[in-house]
Amino acid sequence: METRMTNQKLKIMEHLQKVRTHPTAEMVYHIVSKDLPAISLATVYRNLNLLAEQGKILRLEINGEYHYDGFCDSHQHLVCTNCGKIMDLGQKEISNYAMKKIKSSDFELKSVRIIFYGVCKNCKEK
Amino acid sequence: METRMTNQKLKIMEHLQKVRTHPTAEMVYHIVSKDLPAISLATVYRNLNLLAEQGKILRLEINGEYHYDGFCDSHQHLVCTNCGKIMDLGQKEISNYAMKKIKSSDFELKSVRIIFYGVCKNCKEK
DNA sequence: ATTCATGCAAAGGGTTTGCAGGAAA
DNA sequence: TTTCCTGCAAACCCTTTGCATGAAT
Repeated sequence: METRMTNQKLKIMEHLQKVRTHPTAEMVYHIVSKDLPAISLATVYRNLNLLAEQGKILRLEINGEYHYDGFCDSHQHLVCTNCGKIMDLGQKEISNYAMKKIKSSDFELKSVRIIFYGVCKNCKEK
Repeated sequence: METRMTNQKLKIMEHLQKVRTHPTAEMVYHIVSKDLPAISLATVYRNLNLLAEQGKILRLEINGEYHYDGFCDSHQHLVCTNCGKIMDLGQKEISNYAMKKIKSSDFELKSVRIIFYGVCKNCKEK
């Protein structure tokens, strides 16, 4: 299930591995366009989906759109319900605990997604 | 933040409290239409959003669309990556553990959402 | 009587897809 | 050379919105 390497895919991958934000396809497109002015948004979408299927990046469903995350190690997300900001949380024990608890024979467990909702520091101060 | 009671809102609420599935707006519309043939999809959306804002139902983002859940007590979801089926999981300890672990002063924590991904029994057998 | 919710239809926004040309293997 | 990927534009789908009517308080 390996796919052909292209400049577009490479730049997209590199960008996601560089930042610790959780950009949408549009945001990735905007950034990668600086290096590859001719790239199209459709290509960005196709590559993001491809990479996600291959398990090389994560695709998160937050605030009604997809956000992509270049880091696949076990972590969680914090989402501000006021400004929409997404932050990382590195508490492996939480995910581990959850995964261990679910030992159902009826369900072949693959992964967990844990999202915390609340109000971020910035929004709280206002 | 109470809103006016209408027949439409009532039937939507009642339906969600009756089933343990996680219908989309479209599905709710389809069911509620049997009782209220004149109801519109827009009304269903408006009421579902209203109820979710008021904390009376949950709005889940799964498989690229919103699913609604009439049960707000602490629970988790299982999602089959093959057929898209959503199931409930009632392991309060998992959510409790997660919430307890996050005691950040920088973030005013409100809730957790925990989703397990994998392959359901039905899909596994094929 | 006033305010708010509804139905309808149209618009919106994010994501996917068909196709012909072009790049990777 | 063959296969796969790309760019472009159009299509898609879910969700939201504006407006005039009708229902709830």
